[in-house]
Amino acid sequence: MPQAPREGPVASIKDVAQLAGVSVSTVSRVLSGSPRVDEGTRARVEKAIARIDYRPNLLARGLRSKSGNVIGLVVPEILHETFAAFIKYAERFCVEKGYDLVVGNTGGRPETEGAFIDNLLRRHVDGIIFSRVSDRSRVINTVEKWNVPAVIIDRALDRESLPTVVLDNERAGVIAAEHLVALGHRSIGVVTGPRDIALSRERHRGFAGTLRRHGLSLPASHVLEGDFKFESGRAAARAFIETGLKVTAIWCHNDLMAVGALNTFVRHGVKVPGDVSLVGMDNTGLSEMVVPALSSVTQPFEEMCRQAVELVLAMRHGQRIGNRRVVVAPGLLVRESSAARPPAPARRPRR
Amino acid sequence: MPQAPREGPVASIKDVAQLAGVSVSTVSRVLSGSPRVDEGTRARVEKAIARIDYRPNLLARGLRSKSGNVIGLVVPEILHETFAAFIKYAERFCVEKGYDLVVGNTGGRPETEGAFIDNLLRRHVDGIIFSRVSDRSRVINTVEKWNVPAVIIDRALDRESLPTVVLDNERAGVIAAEHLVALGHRSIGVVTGPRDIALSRERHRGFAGTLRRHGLSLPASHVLEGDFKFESGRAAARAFIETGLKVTAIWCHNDLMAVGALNTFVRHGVKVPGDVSLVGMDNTGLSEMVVPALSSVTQPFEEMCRQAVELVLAMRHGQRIGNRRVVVAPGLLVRESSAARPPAPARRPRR
DNA sequence: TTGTAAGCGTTATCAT
DNA sequence: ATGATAACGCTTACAA
Repeated sequence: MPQAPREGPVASIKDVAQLAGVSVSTVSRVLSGSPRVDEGTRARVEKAIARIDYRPNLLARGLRSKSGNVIGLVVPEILHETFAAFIKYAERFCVEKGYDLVVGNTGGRPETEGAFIDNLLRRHVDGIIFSRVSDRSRVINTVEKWNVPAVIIDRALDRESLPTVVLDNERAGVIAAEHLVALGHRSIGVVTGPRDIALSRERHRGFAGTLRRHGLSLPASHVLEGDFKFESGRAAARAFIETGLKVTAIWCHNDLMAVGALNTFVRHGVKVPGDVSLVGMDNTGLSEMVVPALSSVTQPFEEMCRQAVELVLAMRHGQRIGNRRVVVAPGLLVRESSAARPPAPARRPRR
Repeated sequence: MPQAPREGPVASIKDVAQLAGVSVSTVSRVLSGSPRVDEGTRARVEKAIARIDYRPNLLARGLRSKSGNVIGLVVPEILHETFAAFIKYAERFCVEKGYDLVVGNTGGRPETEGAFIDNLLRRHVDGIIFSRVSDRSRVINTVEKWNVPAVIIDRALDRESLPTVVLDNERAGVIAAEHLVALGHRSIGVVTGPRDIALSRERHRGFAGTLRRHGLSLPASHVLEGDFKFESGRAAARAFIETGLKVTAIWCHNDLMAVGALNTFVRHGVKVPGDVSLVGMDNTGLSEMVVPALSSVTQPFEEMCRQAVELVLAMRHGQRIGNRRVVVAPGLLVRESSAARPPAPARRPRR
């Protein structure tokens, strides 16, 4: 007659052993799929496991094997769509590999970051994925001192001592510039991310270089520095307008700033793309919500997370990764906000 | 002379004991702040702890005390801003209380949800916060069977057997309706969430009831069902337009759908708020990015998370909570998308 | 193929 | 006030 599932105390490996009439080591062997176990025994053990709904205790297992079965993810701000994307995809691949994901929101504060890493260390974290690090040396020191697998995603520094997964940011700049140039634009502006972030400089290098290669100049007054937030996009657009809107196209280093710029343009009656073409970056959900829908340089978030998780686990399993750089490719999604340059009435009369 | 920090093996309580010349029990007592320890000894132990940079192992501690020092958060989709907000604030309050946050993205799939909970159980999770339960009985059964503290946030059912933290959704409907009525609107529409989600029904009850109380009718053709996603907002606006746009104001059960509706209206030359006023719900970041900025019924995400974490920890510490319902209040943020009803030309000639 | 036993780092009980 | 020791649940030599 079927016995009601046990109440209260959770079943342990001992209970399984007892029920199956074997020793705990045999149960452990079955659990780990060891070949050195009789098929009959294995069946009995498995039945016992199912019978009492046994699940190995991860704390005990981790204590013994020095692996907490977790991966940590450090982000500066969960409410930015790009970081939310990192959480989403990192979680997916972690779970796929049998790990749980612990997330830490640092707000860019080094102390918060430090405390979070500390906690991870205490639970024998199997790997940490950093997306943007506030204080480089500090993180790297901690990570190296404790010898925990770690990778940097998205925001890499110029000369990194940790493995990184990054977009080919220079190429992103090239793509944006080529697109705008192909559309016939000759006076082009850009709203960059903070200059002290390497990827901003790389994107800009690709962008400016491409313009130059096409014989186009990029005066300092056409490159505005933003901070990746909505407001700075608005401010940049305002600045462009106040100086007489000398550009017919603008690339923003992320969608959020592009949407900010669009906002200001719409409010000032500047037509997009009629008067000025606008291209964003990241291809976040936002880009198809606004009118006109935003053209955007894409960043393969999912792929980046897959690589990051794989890298960190490879390190965990002893592979020497060094400071390998995994570079993923940007793309281009043309929507409505970028179009051919309106013909200059004087110099190019229609037909 | 200062000794270099130890390499490789992490310091354990034993190392501290040895260095301080005491037993492990004494160190443990110092750690737990027991009063039964000599001040001199305490000082020596603390010095030793600092000296070798010792941090208690959470796995060992958890194994012993049956508390993994983690809280689990289950969400259906990380890339929805409201759920990202839950993650952000839940993380904040967890960390504040000394717990780590493990997040699980279920995509609404019961199996994924089940597997995630299973994993949490195996690490002696201290509490689980569910936002939206895909398959009611299953979660509740698991949670009750293993007697793990759990609370439901946001998406609660009518008669819940678990404690819940919810918005006063009926009141949200009242607020939206009162706002629109006060603006002079008399023909009003609504885009609801899925009818099989309790909060949609509650919001609608408050909304419809308020309209009725003001002597306004709400014909079935004016209430459209959405699914909380952008596209359904677009579809709803299209439907309103196709039937002749008989309404002068619309409330959407979330910002995403409102932005979708706005998108369609803008594309069809329908002026917002000139021709139709639009009010969203949740007051997400989106609402101030669009033009016109979206008026929205607010939901205090941070407060809700604070309550959820507190509840779950109270349960963890033995308090009997039963199926208590913590209800938080919605508010109203008027921006640009809602304005006074344009005077009907025929019936109310200007001046 | 299977079992015995040690040990992972803590906490808690019981002595001293 | 402090120390020895068992126990938490698991893995893994080492024996049988």
